[in-house]
Amino acid sequence: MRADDQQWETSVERPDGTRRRATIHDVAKLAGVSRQTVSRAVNDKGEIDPATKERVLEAARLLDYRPSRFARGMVQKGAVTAGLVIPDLMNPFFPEVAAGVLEAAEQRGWQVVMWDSRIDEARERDALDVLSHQADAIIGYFKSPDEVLARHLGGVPLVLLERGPQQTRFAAVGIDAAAGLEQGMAHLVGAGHRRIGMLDGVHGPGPRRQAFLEEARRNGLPVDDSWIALCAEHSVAGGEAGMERLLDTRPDITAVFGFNDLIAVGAMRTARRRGRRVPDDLAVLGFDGLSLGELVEPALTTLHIDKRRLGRLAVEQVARLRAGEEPLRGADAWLAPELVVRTSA
Amino acid sequence: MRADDQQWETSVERPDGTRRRATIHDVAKLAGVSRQTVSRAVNDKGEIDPATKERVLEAARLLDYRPSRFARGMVQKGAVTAGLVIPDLMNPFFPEVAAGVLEAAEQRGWQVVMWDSRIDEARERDALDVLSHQADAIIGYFKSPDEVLARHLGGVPLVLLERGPQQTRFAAVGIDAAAGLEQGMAHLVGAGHRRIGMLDGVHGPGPRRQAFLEEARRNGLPVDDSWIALCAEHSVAGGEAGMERLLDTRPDITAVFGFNDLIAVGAMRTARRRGRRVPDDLAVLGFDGLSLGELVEPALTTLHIDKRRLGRLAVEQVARLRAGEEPLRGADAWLAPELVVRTSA
DNA sequence: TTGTATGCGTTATCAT
DNA sequence: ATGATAACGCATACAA
Repeated sequence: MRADDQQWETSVERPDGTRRRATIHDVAKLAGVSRQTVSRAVNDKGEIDPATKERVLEAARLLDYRPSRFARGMVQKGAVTAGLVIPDLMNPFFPEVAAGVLEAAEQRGWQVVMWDSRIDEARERDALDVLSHQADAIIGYFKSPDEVLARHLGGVPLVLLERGPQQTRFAAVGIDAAAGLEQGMAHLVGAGHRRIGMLDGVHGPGPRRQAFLEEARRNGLPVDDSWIALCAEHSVAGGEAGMERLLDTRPDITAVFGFNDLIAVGAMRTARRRGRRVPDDLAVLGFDGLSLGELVEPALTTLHIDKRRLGRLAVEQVARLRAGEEPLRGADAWLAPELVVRTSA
Repeated sequence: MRADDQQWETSVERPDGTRRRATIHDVAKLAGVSRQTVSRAVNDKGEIDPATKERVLEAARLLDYRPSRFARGMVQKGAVTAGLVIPDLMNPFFPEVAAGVLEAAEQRGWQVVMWDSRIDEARERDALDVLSHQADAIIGYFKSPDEVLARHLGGVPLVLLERGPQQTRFAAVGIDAAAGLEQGMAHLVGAGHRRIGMLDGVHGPGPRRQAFLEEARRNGLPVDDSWIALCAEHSVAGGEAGMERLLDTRPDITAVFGFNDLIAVGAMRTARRRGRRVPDDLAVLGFDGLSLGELVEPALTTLHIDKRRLGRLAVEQVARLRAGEEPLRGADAWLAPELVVRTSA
C-alpha cells in the first residue's frame, strides 16, 4: 500500500454534481454486498469470507471510505470526551496539570479536547459554548463566577481547578494555599526576616495573597497592601516589572514571596540587577515548584505542588460526578504544597 | 438557578428498571409537546411561545437532558476534530507547538483532542488506533515508519511533525536543521573553535546530527562519532549525564552542540561542575530557543525555532489535505532556525 | 406557534 | 457466510 493513496480525498458524486464523503452504503454498492458485510469487513469481525472481505476493503480504499464517528457514536455507547480548559500553555505549570489529566483520562479510555483560554474571560465563555456541545464533562480554570459558568454550561458537569469551596458550588480540586504559606512564612521568619513583601498575580486578591497576609499577621509582621505589588503577567517579565515597583515603594524589604515561580524568578532577576544579592540581601520564595526553579541561580526555594496529581484528581472528580456520587470536598480535593528549600531563601 | 442542580445526573427509568440518559423524546413527553418544539426551545430558535419554551426548559432541567453530540453531528455537518499527538508535555518545546495548533484550529472552528505518547512507540500506535476513529485528521510526532503509521491510520489524513521529505511520504512540516547548523557552526568556528562535540538525542542519528557532521566536514573540523555522545533523555538530566560521558571520552573539546536546549543546559551544568567555565573554557550551543535559555546563567546561545508557527503550519497542512489540495512541500513547510547569540557561546 | 415525517450513517439482531 | 430490518437521537422541511 502506498501512503499516498491515503492522502487525497476520493469522494462520491451526488446527483446534483457536488461531492460528498463515501458512506458505508456506497462501499456496499461498489463491492456488491450489503452494508452489514461492509461493516464486518471494516471492523475486522469474523463471520466473513476472506475473499469478500478483501473485495470490500478494496472498494473502501477506492472510495476513501471512513466510518462516520457520529453514526458510530449513536449506536455504540460509552465514548467519553472531556473538555480541558487551560489559561496559558506557555506557563510550564499548566502543561504538567494537563499531563495529569491526559494520563488519568487515557486510563479510563476517555478522550480529552483541549482549549487555551489565554486568560481571557470572553474566550473562557467561548470555550464553554463549544465544549458544552462537544464534551461530556469539562475540567478547567475559569475566572467567571458560577452564574456565568452555569449559563454557558448547558448542564454539562464541570470540575473547577483551583477554586476554594467557599468560592464555588461546582465540584473543584484545588491547592491549600494557607497550608503552603504557613510553611513558607515560617521558613522566612525562622531565617530572621521581618519585612517581607509579596508579588501578587494579575487577578489581585486571591487565596495566596490572603494566606500571605494571614501568616504575616500571625507572625506579627508589619504588613499591609503597600507591601504587595501586582504583576501584569504571570511570567518572568511580569515578575521583573512588579519587583521594580515593589522595590521602589518598599526598598527596605529583606524577603519577597512570589505568586508563582515565574514571577519569583523575575523578582530575583530584578533584585540582582538592582544590586541586591540573593539570598543575602533579599530572599525569594516561589510557589508552584516548576523544574525551572532548579536551573536558575540561585536555585529557587519554593512551595511545590504536585501538578500531575492535581490533573489526575480532576479526572477523578469528573468520574464521581458521572457516577452520580458526591464529589470529593475538603482535604481530599485540596492539595497541600510542600516547601522545597533550595538557595534563594 | 442553583449550580447544584447541574451536578448530579437525573435520568430516566427504562421498562426493565435500568436507567438511561434522557432524550429529546423524554423531554417532549414530560412537557407535553412535540420533539420539534423541544428542539426549538433548547436551541434557542425563534417561533416558540415564551411560556411553552419555559415549560420545556424546565422539563429538560428536571431530566438533566443534554442533546447527544453524536445525533447532532449526524445531522449537522461540519464539525471537525483534529487529533494531536505530542511526545512529551514536560518538554516546554511541545506545549508551544500545541499552542500553535490550538490557535490555528480554533480560528477554523476545529476541535483538537490531545494525546501524550510519552516517546513510546506502542503508545504511538494506541494513539493512532484511538484517534483514527475519533478524529478527522491527525497531527503529531511519530517515530514509527510509514507502513506502520498507514496500518493504524485507517485512511485518516496525517501530518507529520519534523520529518524530512526523504523520510516520509505523508504530508509534513519540519525544521531545516541544515540551515540552522550552518549558522551555528559558523558562529562557533568564527569564535575560533575547532574541537566541537555534540550531545545527540535518544533516537540517535537524525537530521540534527547529520547536519552537524556535514558542517563539521565543510569547516574542516576533526569530527567523527567519538565526538558525539548520546543522551538517554531529552532533558536537563539527560544532558548532564551525556556531558559526563562526552567529557570523559573527549576532554579536549572547546565547544559542544546540544540536540536541544534542555540537553544544552544540562551540558552547561556538568561542564561547570567539572570546573570548566562557560563560555571561556567551553562554549555551549543549544537548539530550540526555549525561553528557559534566557534564564540560566550564562544565557544560552541557541538556534531558535518558531514553535507556534510550526503548529499553525501543521493545521494549514491538514486544511490542504482536507481540501484535496497538494500539501506544502519543501521550504514552505520547512522552518529555518535563527541563531540567537547570548552568552554561552 | 406547533406538530408530522423523514433522513443522517452505523451497528445489532435476527433471519436465511 | 450473508442480508434484511430495526433502532440510535437529533434537526429540518413541510404541513397544519
